[in-house]
Amino acid sequence: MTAARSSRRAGDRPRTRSAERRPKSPSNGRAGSPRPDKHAAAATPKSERSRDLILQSAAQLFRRQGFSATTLRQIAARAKIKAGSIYYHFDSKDEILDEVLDRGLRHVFETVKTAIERAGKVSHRRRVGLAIEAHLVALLETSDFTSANIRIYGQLPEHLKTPHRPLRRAYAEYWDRLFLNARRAGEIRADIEIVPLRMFVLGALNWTIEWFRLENRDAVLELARRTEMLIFEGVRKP
Amino acid sequence: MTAARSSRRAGDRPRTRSAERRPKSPSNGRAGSPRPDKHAAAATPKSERSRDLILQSAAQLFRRQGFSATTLRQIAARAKIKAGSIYYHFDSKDEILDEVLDRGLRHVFETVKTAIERAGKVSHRRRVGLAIEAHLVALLETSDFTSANIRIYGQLPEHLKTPHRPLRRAYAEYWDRLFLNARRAGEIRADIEIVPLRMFVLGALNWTIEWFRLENRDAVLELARRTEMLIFEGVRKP
Amino acid sequence: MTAARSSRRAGDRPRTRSAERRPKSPSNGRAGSPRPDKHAAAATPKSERSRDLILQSAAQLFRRQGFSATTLRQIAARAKIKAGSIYYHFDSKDEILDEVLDRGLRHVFETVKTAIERAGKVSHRRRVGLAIEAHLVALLETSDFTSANIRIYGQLPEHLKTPHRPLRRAYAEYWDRLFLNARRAGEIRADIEIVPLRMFVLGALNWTIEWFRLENRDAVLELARRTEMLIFEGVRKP
Amino acid sequence: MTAARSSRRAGDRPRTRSAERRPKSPSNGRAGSPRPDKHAAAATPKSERSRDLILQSAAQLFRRQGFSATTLRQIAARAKIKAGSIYYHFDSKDEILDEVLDRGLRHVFETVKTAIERAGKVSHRRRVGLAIEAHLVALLETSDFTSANIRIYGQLPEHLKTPHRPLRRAYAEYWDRLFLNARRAGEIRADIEIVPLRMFVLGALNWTIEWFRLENRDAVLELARRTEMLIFEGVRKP
DNA sequence: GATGAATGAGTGTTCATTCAT
DNA sequence: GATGAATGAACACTCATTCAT
Repeated sequence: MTAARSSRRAGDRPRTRSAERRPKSPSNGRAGSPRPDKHAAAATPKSERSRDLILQSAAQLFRRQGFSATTLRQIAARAKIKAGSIYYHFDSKDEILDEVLDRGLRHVFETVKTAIERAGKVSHRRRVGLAIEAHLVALLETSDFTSANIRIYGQLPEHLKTPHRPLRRAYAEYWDRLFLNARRAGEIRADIEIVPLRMFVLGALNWTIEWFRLENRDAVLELARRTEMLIFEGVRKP
Repeated sequence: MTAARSSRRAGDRPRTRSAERRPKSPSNGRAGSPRPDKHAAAATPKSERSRDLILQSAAQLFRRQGFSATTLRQIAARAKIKAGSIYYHFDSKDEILDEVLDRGLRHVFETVKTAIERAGKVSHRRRVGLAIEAHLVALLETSDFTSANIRIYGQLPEHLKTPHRPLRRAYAEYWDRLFLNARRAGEIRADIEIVPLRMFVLGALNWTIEWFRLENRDAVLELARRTEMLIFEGVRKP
Repeated sequence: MTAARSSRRAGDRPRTRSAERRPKSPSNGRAGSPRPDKHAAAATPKSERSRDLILQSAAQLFRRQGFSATTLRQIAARAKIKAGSIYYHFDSKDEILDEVLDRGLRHVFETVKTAIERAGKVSHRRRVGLAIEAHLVALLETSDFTSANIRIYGQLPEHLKTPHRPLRRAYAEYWDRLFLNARRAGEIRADIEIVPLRMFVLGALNWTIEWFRLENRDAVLELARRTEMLIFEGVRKP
Repeated sequence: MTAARSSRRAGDRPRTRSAERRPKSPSNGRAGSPRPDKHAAAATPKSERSRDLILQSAAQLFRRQGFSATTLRQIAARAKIKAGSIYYHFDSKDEILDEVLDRGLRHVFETVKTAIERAGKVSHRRRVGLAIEAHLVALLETSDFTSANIRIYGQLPEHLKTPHRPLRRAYAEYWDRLFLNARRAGEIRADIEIVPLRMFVLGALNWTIEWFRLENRDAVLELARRTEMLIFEGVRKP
């Protein structure tokens, strides 16, 4: 995430009222960061746990039913609180959406980058393969935020999409660089254009939310392997 | 459509009220059928034109905003009538959705089949290529119904999806047969499994709704050509 | 009203949505205007009668309890409709307030001006006396709109007051001219300043809402007579 | 206040709960009473200071926006505490209102009486003049409680007004006696009825809250002088 | 065939109030 | 003494739906 956008969220949209209420947003920009507390005791304060529960519940429902079909009362029920209580933690339904989207995209981005950085010196094909795998894992296995984001973003009204454009673009560019480097290195054919390729690949990956049902531990890895193969080798019998 | 499913829609779900009032649904299962009117005069009766306008409006809005974010008043406004008038033609918002979904899927299916049937004796790769092109044309160029269907289906509650399962399955099987035949004929590698392949391909095609903006006449054909190439050849430098 | 402000209301504030809904506001700027219909038949259309009933109900409740203590459900109950139905006629509670305030001020203004214009050539004291009487009649006898306006205006948030400033100023200036002319004519002492005088007089008049309870036909006229006397003669024994 | 009502407030309405918790209300009926603390040290205990701050904040907001438009959170914010903390000092929003109203009326009453008692042997006109001045000073200069009371009392629901009736009546009677004595002494014309006169005068005074903005030290005194003149002399050129 | 007017259930949101800490 | 977190009732407002005209 480093370059992409180091932090948003902290009061960057106009807050009309009730700044007095609500605790600080604990989202400190690093999704996978370790305990921010010095001493692991007192762990997560109650407030933060509630907040997270609400977001988690919202993400699941948004993903399943979409944003507008999801009721605050549904979110509350799933978080085992009452609808009104949500407003102790968030100013509006839109704000919940906002954070769900943000966490979702940060999560895939982080996951993909980490996977590639950890890999060290490997072939470009391997790098793309790792990205495919990481993207699918984030989408299908580890994060309701990511799958909610991918699934509902397109149908959102403009004003809800706007704040997320920069990070989306950054993620797209990250993939583009991946492909570009592979092409430069001769691991991808020279006649292939990067942007359509990225659209094609991410499309195939993202659409898995519509049909893939996680069954066993390795299902996603198997899917990733298969997908990478299709992308690189194509289906034609040589 | 012939084989797929010759007709549905006509009162296959319980109709609580007013079955007498409203005119029969003119969707008689055969899209291209000739005038059902006894005397060919009066072309399309006013009623049917209104009905179509409503459906068209609904499809556009569903596609853009999703089902639950779309209000009957928006649909009515776009069809230049008042919200109450919709109920002369439909029993409920769900019924509109139902027909939008149905027309949408029928349209791609029809388009794809027609394209392939017209082609006559060609290679299997060519057949798949034609299917890709036809699917993309239906999705991106000719039908708001198709794009609405593809885009919103996944987030619909179960009871709204149920009636559309058979036709969806039929369409999927149509593609499977296409790929199967190609594999049998040795135009697709033997180690490739059909179902994941179909998911991969249709995923890549369907996701185009999320980003493709129609600009010029041939844009879709160009996209189709590129996609076919990626699918068959892969990206690897040979 | 002629000079003061000939018309407002007709879509002069941004209407975010639902312009499609709701019938045109029938307030055509002239409060006491005769039937606007050509033929008295069909009299007031249903819509306009409902609208008026809502406004009337709102005015009474605003006057008694203030704006923010008055519920849309209370207004609806008094108008014998359901709360949701209000939105067929108005876009928001604020819009109702807006029209209540407007009608209220227009009504006193109209009443006072008419009384004076009708009087023709009379002494300035008589003119002031007629204005006092007319103001009190409007306030205490003929219009819940006027009493609501006078009573709640001061506690309203700024943005709800703003649109009514011009007409309020015009009314104040009308009184000022009345006093000014009387002073010029030597019917009021030369050392008396107009603005504080107007404040004093209108204050004494407006405060009557707080205690005056209409009992018999002539109570208001009697009150007016007494008030005029106090203002002109003072209480000192000569 | 002596005769009027020596004390109320202390548990004269049913107290459902927590009568034990909270500290006794320090309002012991005598505004200017000496420290009730045994040992004069510790001056005002923290509790009492918070209580006063809350009341002061409430008074200002009630006056500006009315009772029902004012939220406990606004009051708390202004008193620099959190909303929940208010309940350590008060049982309900109504109880705050109750004490604001009480302090407000006591304050004018006290102020007016003190002014007149201090004056000693003076003319009745002078006494009325002093009352006018004192009333205006309390209203416009020294007490948000008084202005809040005057401004919001009329719109309150019956059950909130009831407990304040006796003191209000006592204050009205105090003014009546002032005027009555003046009339007996021949300083006010014999044909003037006391009650309407009091209404007229207090109306003119009270309405000043609606427009008077304190600018310089003597503005209120100047206003008082002018008002007295208008009341006694009237506007007519002799 | 279509509309104007209304309804009732539900939505996001607010707010006085509670209470464990 | 005060707060953080929550609650439940109510609020303004929306929307699919109804139905007389």
